[in-house]
Amino acid sequence: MKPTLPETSPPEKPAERLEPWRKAVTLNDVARHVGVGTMTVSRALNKPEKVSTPLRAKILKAVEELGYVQNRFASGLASGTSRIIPVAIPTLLHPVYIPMLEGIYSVLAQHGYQIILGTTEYLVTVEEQLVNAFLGSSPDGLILSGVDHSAKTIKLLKRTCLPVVEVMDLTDRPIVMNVGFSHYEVGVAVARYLCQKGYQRIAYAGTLTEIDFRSVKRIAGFQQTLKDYGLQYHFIQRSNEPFSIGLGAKLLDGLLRQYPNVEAVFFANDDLAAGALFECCRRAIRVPDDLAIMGFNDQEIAGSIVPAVTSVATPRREIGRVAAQMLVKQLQGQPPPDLQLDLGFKIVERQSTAAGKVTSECDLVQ
Amino acid sequence: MKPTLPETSPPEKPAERLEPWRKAVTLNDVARHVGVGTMTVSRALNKPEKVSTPLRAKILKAVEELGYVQNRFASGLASGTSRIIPVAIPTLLHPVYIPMLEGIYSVLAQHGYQIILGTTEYLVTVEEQLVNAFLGSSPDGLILSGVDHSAKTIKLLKRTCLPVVEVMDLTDRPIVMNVGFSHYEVGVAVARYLCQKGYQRIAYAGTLTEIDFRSVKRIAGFQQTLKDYGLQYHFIQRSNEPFSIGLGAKLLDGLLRQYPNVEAVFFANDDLAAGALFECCRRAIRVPDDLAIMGFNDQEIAGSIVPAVTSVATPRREIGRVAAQMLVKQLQGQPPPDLQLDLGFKIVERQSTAAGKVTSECDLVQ
DNA sequence: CCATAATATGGTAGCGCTATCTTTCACTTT
DNA sequence: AAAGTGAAAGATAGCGCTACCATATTATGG
Repeated sequence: MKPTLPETSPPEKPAERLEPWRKAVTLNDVARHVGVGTMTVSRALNKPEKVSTPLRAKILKAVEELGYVQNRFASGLASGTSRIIPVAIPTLLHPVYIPMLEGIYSVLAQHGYQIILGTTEYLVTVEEQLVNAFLGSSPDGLILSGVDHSAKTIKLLKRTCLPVVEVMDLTDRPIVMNVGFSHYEVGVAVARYLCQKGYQRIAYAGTLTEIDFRSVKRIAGFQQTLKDYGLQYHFIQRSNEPFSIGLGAKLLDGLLRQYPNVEAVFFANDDLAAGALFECCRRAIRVPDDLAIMGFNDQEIAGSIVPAVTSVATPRREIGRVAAQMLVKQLQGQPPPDLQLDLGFKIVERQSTAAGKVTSECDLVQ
Repeated sequence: MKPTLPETSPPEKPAERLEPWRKAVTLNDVARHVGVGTMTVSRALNKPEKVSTPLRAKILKAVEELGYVQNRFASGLASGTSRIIPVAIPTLLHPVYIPMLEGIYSVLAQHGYQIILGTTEYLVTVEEQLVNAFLGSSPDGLILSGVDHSAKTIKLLKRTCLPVVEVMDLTDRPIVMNVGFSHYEVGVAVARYLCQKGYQRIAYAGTLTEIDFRSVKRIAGFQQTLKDYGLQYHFIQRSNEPFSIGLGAKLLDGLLRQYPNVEAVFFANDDLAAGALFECCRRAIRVPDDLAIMGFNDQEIAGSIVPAVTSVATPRREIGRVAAQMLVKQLQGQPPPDLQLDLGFKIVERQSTAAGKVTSECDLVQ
C-alpha cells in the first residue's frame, strides 16, 4: 500500500468530454420551455409548496421531458449547502471498515446526502491532504475514522466550524462529535477475560501495531492489565503486512517460534484468528486445549469456523448509522443532546477459549 | 381557489453550520492579501508555469497562511470540469465489490479525482435514481457495476456524452467503455470442469438468483452446459437472503433435503461455499469424497479453509484499476485503443473437488 | 533605438443556481 | 368600494471561480 493520495496539483490536461459534447439542460431551458421564470422552476423543485399545483405539474413534466438534472455545483455555490458528506476511512483493504461505511451510507443516502469516499492508509499526513481535498467540495459535514489527527488537520477543521464526527474510537477532546468505543478498554477487558480464564502465558498478535492508533490503544490496555494481574511477560507479535487470513498463520508461526509455551493469543482481528486456527488445524495444535485463540470485531467468520472463535463484538455498522444520524440531526438544526456516544463492545465467548470455567454467552462491558 | 398541496418529498430544513460559521477563505482574500489579481492566484495554483517563480512562492505562502482551500464547486462551475467520478456498486454488504472499489480508488485518487459512492441494491430502478443524482455533480465520468440498466438510465447517460465505464460484466452494446469478464462463460467453464471431473449430479446454490443479472448469466451458462453434457436435472438452490457464511449452511441444508444424492455443488461465492463446508464438517460429510464443493471469486477464505475450496478467480481489483485507468486516459484526451476489455477468469483447483483425476493448479479460460 | 514578439499580470463576464426583494392579483375586510 | 392581505410568480444580484481578452512589461532583432 502506498500512501499516494489526492495530490494537490496534478496538472492534467483539461478534461475532455466525448465528441458531441452536448451542453446539459439547465434550469433556464426548463423555464423557457414552460414559459415561466427560472425561480419558479427552482421553487417547484426545491420548495414544492411554494408553487401552485397545476404549474408544478407542468414544470415537473417538462423536467422529465427535457431530462433536466439539477446542477449541484451551481446549487451549492448559490445556496451554500452542498449535501455532500465526505467520509474518510483508514483503508478499503480491511473488511472491518466496510460495515461502518455501509451504516453511514444507508442513513445519509436516505436523507439525500452524497458521500465522497477517501482513505487515509492509517497515516495522519495522508488524512491531512484528504481533509484538505474534502473541504474543497464545501461539504455540509465530515466523518473521519479515528480521533488522532495532525495539528493542522484539527486547526483546519475547527476553523471551518463544520459538523465533524469522529468515529470508531473515543477521545476526550472531540473536534465536534464522536461515536465509537474505547479500544483501551477492549484491551483491558480481553486481558482480564483471559486472566480470569486462568491463562498465564498470554500474547497479542496483530499488524500495523505501531501506526494504527486504535491497535496501539488496545495493546496498551492489554499490557497494562496483564501487568496489573502480575503477569510480567506480555508478548506482542507484530507485522506490517496488510491484514489477511493467510497472515494469521504467519503470525502464529512467528509467535510459537519466539514464545513456544504460549497459552492464549489475542489476535487483532478475526481474519487473523481464523488463519491461525487453520494453521493450528494443519499442525494438529488443539484449540482451545493446547492454545486458546481470541479474535476481535466478531466478524462472521468467527462464529462460523470450527471451532468457533471467541471474539469482541464491535458495533461497527451501528457506529456508522449513529454517526450519520447525529450529523443529519445537526444539519437539520437539532443538535443531538450528546456530542459523544460510547457504543461499547461485548466479549462473545465461543469454543476457542472455552476450556476454562465460565461459559456465559456474552459479557457486557462498559 | 388553491387546493391543498400534495407534498412530493419532505424537504429538510436548510443545512445550518455550527454557530460561529466563518466564511471560507476565498481566492479573492488570498489575492488581496498578496496584492495581486485573483486570476494570478488562480493560475499560481492551477497552471504554475504561467506565473513567475517568486510571485508564485509568495502566493503559495499566503495560501498556506490563510488556509485557503479551492472551492471545487465554483471551480467546477466555471471550468466545466469537476474531477469527480461517481461509482455505483450493487451493495456494500457483499465483500466482492470492495476490491473493485479499492482498485478504482487507488487509481483515481492518484490522479486527483474524487469518488462519490452509491449502491444500487441490485435494482435498476435504484440505479436510475442514483445515476440521476450522480449527474447532478457534473461528473467528469462514471463507473457503473454491471451492464444491465433501465432504458431511461441508458438514454440519460448517452445524452450526456460522458465517459462511462461499465464493469464486472461484458456486453455487446457498451454505453461507452466496458471492463469485466463473461459470467455466462464462468457458468460454462464450471459446469464443464465438474462434468469432466466425472460428477453427474450437479447443483448450483446462490442468493439473489433472480435479480442479480450476473448470477442469472452464470446460471444460464451452467445449465446450458450441463444440458449439453446430457445431464437433464440441473438443480438450482435459491435464496433471497443477503450473502453470508451462515447462509452457506442453510443453502446446503435445503439442497440436501431436496436433492439428497447431489455430488457436486457450485456456490455463488466463496463465503457460501465456506459456510457449506463448515456445515459438512458438522454433519461429517466428507469433502470432496461425499460431496464436491466449488466456490466463486477466489476470495481469501477459499484458499485458507481446510480443505481448501476450488474456486473461480476473478480479477476484481484489476477490473477496478483498469476501468479507472481507461477513464483517466479518456479524460486526458487519449482514448484507449479498446473500449472493451475482457479480463477473463481462472478456475483454481483445490482439494474440495480434487477427488477426480486432473490436479493442475490453474485452468486458464478465455 | 524602435518595431515586434513573447511573457506576465489584470479585468471582466459569466458558469447555473438560489436568496431576496418586488410585483401582480385574487380575495377579504370594513 | 377603497384599502388591506397574502399567495404566486418574476427580476435581480451574486456564490467563487476560470476562460478569455486586454494590458503592461520585458526580451529580441534589425
